Amino acid sequence: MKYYLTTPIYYVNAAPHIGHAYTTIAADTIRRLKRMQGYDVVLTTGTDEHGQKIQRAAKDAGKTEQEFTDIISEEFRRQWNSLGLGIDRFERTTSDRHARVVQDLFHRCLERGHVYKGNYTGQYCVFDELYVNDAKPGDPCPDCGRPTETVTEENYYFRLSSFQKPLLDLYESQPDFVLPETRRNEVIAFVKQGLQDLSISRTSIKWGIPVPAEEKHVFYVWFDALTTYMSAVQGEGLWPADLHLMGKEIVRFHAIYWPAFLMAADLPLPKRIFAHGWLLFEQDKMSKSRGNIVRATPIQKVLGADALRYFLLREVVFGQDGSFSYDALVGRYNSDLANGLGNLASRTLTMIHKYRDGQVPDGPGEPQIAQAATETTAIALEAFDRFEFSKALEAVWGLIGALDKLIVERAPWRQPATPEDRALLDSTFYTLAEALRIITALLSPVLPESAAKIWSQLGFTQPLDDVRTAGLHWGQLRGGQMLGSVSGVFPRADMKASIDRMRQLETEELARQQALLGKTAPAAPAPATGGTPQITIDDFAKVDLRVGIVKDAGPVKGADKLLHLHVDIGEPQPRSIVAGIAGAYKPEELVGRKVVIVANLQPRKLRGLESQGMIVAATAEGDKPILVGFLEDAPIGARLR
RNA sequence: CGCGGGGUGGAGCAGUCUGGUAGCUCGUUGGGCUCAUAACCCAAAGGUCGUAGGUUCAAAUCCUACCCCCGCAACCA
Repeated sequence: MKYYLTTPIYYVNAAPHIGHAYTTIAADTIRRLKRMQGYDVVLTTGTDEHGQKIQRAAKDAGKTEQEFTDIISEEFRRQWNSLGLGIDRFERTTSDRHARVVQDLFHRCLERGHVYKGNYTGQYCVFDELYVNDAKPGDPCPDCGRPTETVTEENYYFRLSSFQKPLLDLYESQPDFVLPETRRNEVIAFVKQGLQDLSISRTSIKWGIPVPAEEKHVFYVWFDALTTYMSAVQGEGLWPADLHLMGKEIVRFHAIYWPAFLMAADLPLPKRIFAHGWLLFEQDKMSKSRGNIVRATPIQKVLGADALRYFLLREVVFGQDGSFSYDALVGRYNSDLANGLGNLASRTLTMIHKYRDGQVPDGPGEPQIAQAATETTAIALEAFDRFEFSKALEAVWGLIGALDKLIVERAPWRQPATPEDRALLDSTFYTLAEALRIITALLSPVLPESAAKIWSQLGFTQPLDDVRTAGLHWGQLRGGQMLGSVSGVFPRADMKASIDRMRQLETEELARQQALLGKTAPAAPAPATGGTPQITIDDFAKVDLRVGIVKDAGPVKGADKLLHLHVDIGEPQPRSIVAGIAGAYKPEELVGRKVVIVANLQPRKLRGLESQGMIVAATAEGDKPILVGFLEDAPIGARLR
């Protein structure tokens, strides 16, 4: 029986971080689980390498697109290797094979009448070479401020609109097509709103897969990217996929576009789409601009890859958002891995060495523990099957607790007074060893590296990877087995020292990745002073700063950050100014207040209101603006210099 | 009425779909033990389950209204 699963293919405009690792580690865990259940498993991941952003990033890095994507793609591949993830196929969207599969998919859609040629009209910034979404004719580019142009471009369109009914039928007839349920509901709600046809080609981009017989057209993102799941296993009889795993931000594409494309092409649909939540960094979303992205490598170097895997799968309910923090990571590591599993293994193995010369006594062991182990195995396997990793792990740790308790009750360190006492200890040791064997096997999908260590310390020579679920039944450990030598698997970590070390490595790793991307700018934002380029007095003179008084102020409809003010700066008419200060000031506090505005800034419409200037304010923590004011009275209209 | 997530002992969470003694981990306090990685075991303290109504024999759980927090989107010129 085959089981084919995928992670998303990652966009190479950024180097891999813990978010990418999260998805891929989860996929690797599922891969190992399915393998334990006897499936022939194939896991695909890869890199998405086309598009405008890559063209741009490559140019910024001073490289050709091919050189640039080669480097970043390799970085992803190396990352998964070093984390020990079992990647079976690594597909790049720039491969020839992939291009052929995409073109074939297009053909099939075209032949069946689901693709047509049309025109896309939008506001285009020539300088940035980007379409500006939702901009109206005449609006400036949000990035560079230059005026946008109305551009019409020939595009191929996919008739997504005609798939509303088939898609809704799909979600209806296969309730577990999209999981978890909350995502399914979102998808259904979205599709019910109606679907617009989708532009699937561009003539404004060059870096992409050419549309057959249409030299100037190149396929646009999703039509290209999603198809990787097929091209990676082209000709292997593995399609359709059993599982697409991804973060919740891209469910829409996987649950709507992708099945629609496949229906249009008359190809089999994937069996299931599962979206996990986001990893927040101590409450905040991780983002490049906040500079709070964490990478996997520093954690791996300090605590080991298994510690990261365990933390991600135990701490976060799979499917929901979860938060990452170094404190929680080291806390989990110490309490669960070092004190829990590691310590149990250590005391069990040491005692058998010490009191039985390293030889496991004969079974069958303690019935109540045997039963607990059987129940735990059932609960854990069932939870694993539903991707409820944290629940499965919690169950296993319940069994670990029961064993710690058994040790204290039996107190093997006391000299047995009678043969009965000695027999009881024999039974205790067998129980501990056998339970540890089962625990180790059960945990191996999550903790492959450390489980293998404990496995060999238990004296097994057969690889742990070969164990199947049938091997999890109680009583398969044979008495007389000689243990291997004992060594600690999870040494306790010093909270402060290990966090410091991880932070330091994080900085180094970030710098290394930045260099790969061709960016010299370090992670740390430039210091407040000296970070910006020097300007001349003439440059400064170009800025016309004026003192004004707020005549009136009020909210802006449909905007919660904006206030609409009229400010008198001594001109015949007060200036209409829209300012993003609603979070910090109430309109009534502003009326009559003296403020400083930039008077010669190009006017700009915000939420339909013209803003003829900008209020000067200090930006404090949390983005709260603080308006400039004067200690003495400053006359209206006075210029600042 | 833009979309979504959430409010449960000091901290982080589960439980809510399928009402019935409020549970887990960490932390705190006291005790035990020495095989083990200053670990492990036992016990205790600590919760108006956001607010107000309603349904019910019974509500963290179902219904209604409201309050607060956090993302996304839109607008911080």
